[in-house]
This record gives sequence, structure tokens and C-alpha cells, in this order.
Amino acid sequence: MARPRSAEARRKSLEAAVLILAEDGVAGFTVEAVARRSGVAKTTIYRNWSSAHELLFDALELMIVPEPEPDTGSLRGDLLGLADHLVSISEAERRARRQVFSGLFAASIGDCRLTEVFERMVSSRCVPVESIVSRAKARGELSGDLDTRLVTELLIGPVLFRLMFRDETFTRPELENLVDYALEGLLGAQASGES
Amino acid sequence: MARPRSAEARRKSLEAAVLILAEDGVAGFTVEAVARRSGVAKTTIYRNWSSAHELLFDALELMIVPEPEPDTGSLRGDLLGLADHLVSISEAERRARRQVFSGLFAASIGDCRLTEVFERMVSSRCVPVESIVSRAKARGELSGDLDTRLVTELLIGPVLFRLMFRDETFTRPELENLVDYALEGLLGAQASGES
DNA sequence: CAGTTACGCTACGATGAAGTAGCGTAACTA
DNA sequence: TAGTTACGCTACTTCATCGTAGCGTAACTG
Repeated sequence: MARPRSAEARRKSLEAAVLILAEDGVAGFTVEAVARRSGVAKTTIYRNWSSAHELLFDALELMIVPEPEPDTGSLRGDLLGLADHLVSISEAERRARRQVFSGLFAASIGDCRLTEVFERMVSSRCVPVESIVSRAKARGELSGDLDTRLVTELLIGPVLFRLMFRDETFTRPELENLVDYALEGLLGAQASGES
Repeated sequence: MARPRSAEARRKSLEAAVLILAEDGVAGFTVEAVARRSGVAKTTIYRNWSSAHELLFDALELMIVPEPEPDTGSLRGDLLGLADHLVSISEAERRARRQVFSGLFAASIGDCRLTEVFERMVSSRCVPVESIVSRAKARGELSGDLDTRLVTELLIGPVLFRLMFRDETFTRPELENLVDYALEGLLGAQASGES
């Protein structure tokens, strides 16, 4: 009946939380840090979220950004479309994602709710590739016998491996090679890569 | 000139530290936990290591176990050898490795020394595959033009992706399919997999 | 305009972990 | 056997973080 919750406070809190997650990862995420950064009082944050955990969930959820889903009519075209997008990601953005991803990965073990968030984050990377593979099957470009799941992992795995575990990026030619390797097979590939 | 440091205390501390890392990951690693578990007094642990960090390094280093390096004379044979080994790993062991790996992954960001340990851990997975690829090139089974690094990532990436990010295992037939896909290419694969 | 209530502030209590101090005991060395 | 010193124990300080209490002020509602 009187003064309503400030949407502004909520918005500013989430905004700061996302920034902190991007910069310091889940490990650096504290309510006081969010309060300092957002200018919102810690007590007010606790009025909007029942615990630091709840705020963390909401902020993480916000960080799950959908990938583009290229549909060029050919498998190779679609995959190269994803490659283009990958190459266009800035170094800062990549590091931010790695921060969040690694922290969430570690924190998700033993925490059901974080496990769910993590799975959603992983899924958001898989879904576009799965669509591409499914369409390629529908067009007859790929054999219907192929294990879609395995194929998806074959395509995504190498990329995440380098970006996450090796902490390095791809050049466009490298991604082209990778697509060639996957499509033509290592035995048949006539790639133009270096040794 | 008098009583020397107890090798026993050092051994028991490290042993407990490794167990704790396997069960609770880097996040659950505390000096008090090691003290409790090992039966060694906390103060004694601090006499042997100058900080919790130092003990963590030593324990992590112990957890880097070398992979087998099959040499069957053929690329497919070698890769299936790795597959055999992978399938033979117990579920408990896999979970332990995932715990440690994820925690180290997250903690390595922003900590130079942990970054090094993490890189060594990742390397220990890559090296056998790189050897296999190099030998296949030397035999002429693979084109010398192939980018060894990329090929290695193509082979390892999908496996780590599922084991780590999806938290699931492979069956032997799945790994056979994966090897087929990689060697023959998705376009040419006549795999016997499910959809 | 009057009533309600969210906000920001400061302060506080609880928890858990890092690391230290001091003491009695017992193990090892010479 | 005598001297040294590591060990285990208890207790302590410090620090960061979570989460709460209470207050004055100001914003919004009816």
C-alpha cells in the first residue's frame, strides 16, 4: 500500500553482479562487492534476495547468452558461420566468459541448482550445433546413422578445449582447417595447415 | 644435530591432502582439513610448508598421473588403445579427477603458479595423443600437412567435453564411433551409431 | 497531506579459515 | 646418557564473508 520495491535497486544490483562475475568469476562474487560496485546498500540487496546464493543464480542466468544459429543451406556453410562468430568475439569477452565458466564449472559440483545453471550454459553452446547437424541430416548431407550427440561433441569439444583449457584463441584459417578435418576426416584431409 | 623432521608427518599430510582434493576439490582444501584427516597437527603442517598454498601445489603435483602411450603400429590401433584405457577408469576415479580438474581450472585463473600446474595437467593428456599423431605422420598414415596441434585438439576435445562439462562417460562403441568420425570424416562415415 | 515502508547507513554477531605462540613430551643424535 | 628439537595440543589473533538489527530519511500511495 505504500512505497514499492525499487526496480532501480534491483537492476543496479544485477548489473554490478554480472560485471563482477565477468571480472572475478564466481570466486570473487560477494554481496559486499556487489553493494560497493552497484551503490546499492548491502541490506537492500538482502531485501531483494534472500541470500547471496539467490543473487548469484539470477546473475548467472543473465550471463547465458544464446549463440547465433546460422542457416546457410549447407553444413560447411553453417559451421563456418559459427566460426565467423567465434572469431568476432573480443579477447576481453572471451576472458570474461572463461572466468564465469570455470568458476561455475567448479562450483556446480555438489550444488544441484548450480549444476542446472551450468548445464543450461553448456546446452546453450550445443543447441546451435545440434540444429546444424540435424538439418544436415534432414538434407541428406549427413548420414542419418550418425550419432548426433557424438557429432556435436566432436565439433564443439575441440573449440572449448582450446578456449577454456588452453586459454587461447583460434584464427579463422584454423577453424576452417578444423571444419575440414571433421568433415573430410583426418585420413582424407588435404589441409593447408602448418605442421 | 638433533631430532630430524619426520618424513612420516610429511607423507601423511600429503596423502590426506590428495584424498581431500579428490573428494572435495580445491575448494574443500584447508589446512585444518588436512590436519584432521592425516592426524598430523596443524602446526606441524606449517612447519613443513610455509603456507596452505605450498602444500596445495605439492599435492596437486602428485595428482598429475601420466597417461599410457599405446604404440600398436597403426593410428586407429593407438587411438583405440587410449579408448580402452578410458573405459577402464572407474566412476569414482573419474569423479575425483573432475573435482580436482574443475577446481584447479577455476583457481588457476589469476594465479601464475596454479596456471603452470594446470597447464601441466592438461599437457599430460595431450602428450600421448601428440605422440600418436606424430608417429602416424612419420609412418605416412597422416599427411604431414596436418596441424598436429589442431588434430590433437580434435581428438581430445570431444572426450574432455563429455567427461568434464557433461559429467558423463563413454561406452566403448561410442569411442569407436568417435575415432571413426575423426579418421573417416563425418561426410564419409558409415557409422553404426544410433541417431 | 498522512501513512506506510523501502532505502541507505552503521554496527553487530556468527562462522570459518589462515597463520602464530607457547608449552609439555618424546624422539632422535652425538 | 644428555642435549636438541620436532611433534601434538590448546589457544589465540586476524581477516573476510554472510547475514541481521536498528535508525533516520525520503519516496511513494491512497
